[in-house]
Amino acid sequence: MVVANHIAGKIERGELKLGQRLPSELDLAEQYGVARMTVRRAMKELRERGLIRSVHGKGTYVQQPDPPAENVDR
Amino acid sequence: MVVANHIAGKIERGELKLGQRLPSELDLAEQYGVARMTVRRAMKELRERGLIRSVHGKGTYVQQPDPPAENVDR
Amino acid sequence: MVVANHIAGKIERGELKLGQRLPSELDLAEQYGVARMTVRRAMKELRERGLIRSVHGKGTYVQQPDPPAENVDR
Amino acid sequence: MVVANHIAGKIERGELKLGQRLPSELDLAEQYGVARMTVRRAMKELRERGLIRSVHGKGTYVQQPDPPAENVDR
DNA sequence: GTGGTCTAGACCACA
DNA sequence: GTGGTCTAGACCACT
Repeated sequence: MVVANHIAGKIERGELKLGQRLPSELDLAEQYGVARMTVRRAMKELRERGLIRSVHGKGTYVQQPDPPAENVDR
Repeated sequence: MVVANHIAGKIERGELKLGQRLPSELDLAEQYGVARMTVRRAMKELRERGLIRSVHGKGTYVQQPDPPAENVDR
Repeated sequence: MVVANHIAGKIERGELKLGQRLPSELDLAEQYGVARMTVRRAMKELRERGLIRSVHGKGTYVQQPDPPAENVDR
Repeated sequence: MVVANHIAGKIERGELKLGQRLPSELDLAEQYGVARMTVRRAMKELRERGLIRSVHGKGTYVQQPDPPAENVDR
């Protein structure tokens, strides 16, 4: 999960800001020198961690920097 | 094919009647919250199923409520 | 041909530069307060005068400022 | 439908043989100088004509050189 | 002002 | 790395 962690780090350090669009999966694959599938697996990981949000046909966006937030309702 | 099936359902349930004009593709796109191209793919599907008929420059109309049905005997 | 002439003027005065993209036909129609058809007729006029070039699915672009140029070959 | 017809011609003239794999949609888009979506529309057309068969994740293949033909006797 | 075609480029699913 | 689906938005053709 080197790709996922690398991107997660960027988000947590604020290098990628909330709402910002990530490079496309193809671009990321090239940048990291890995296959598209590997990038997609990393994206899935980050999506499940709640760090990014993918929008079909548009792109994937940074969603939250870190804290679970626990805004249950209130 | 959620859009196509949703509209097909309306036609089959008689909520959209024979000869009735559907909203424009642009309106449908807004209503369903999708891009116009997605609506057009759905329209193509329905056209091929024989449920609607599109007239260039005019609109698209309900053509049949149900399949051929072939209830010949019985 | 008020729309065509207005845009032609802009091109000739250099307010619209070579290679620049014009607003979409829809936007132009709104800006001039006319129907889309009127804009399209104006675009056709300008295309025939060699002032603009339309690219399907992309946009229409300024092509030449004015002179017929007569670059026959040489 | 220039792309569809061009490829259909190749198939019918036997330049593309039964079972042969076509270039990828991306390659065809480059070869014909059109967008991939345009190639896909052409492929859909050819699929419906029964000339090709697309396999998700693998490629698209020539299926028949000619229509059913019905050369039963003779 | 509608449907028709196209661009450019994203994410998705499969093998 | 291919085909599959989608976005957003342009010009085209018709009525």
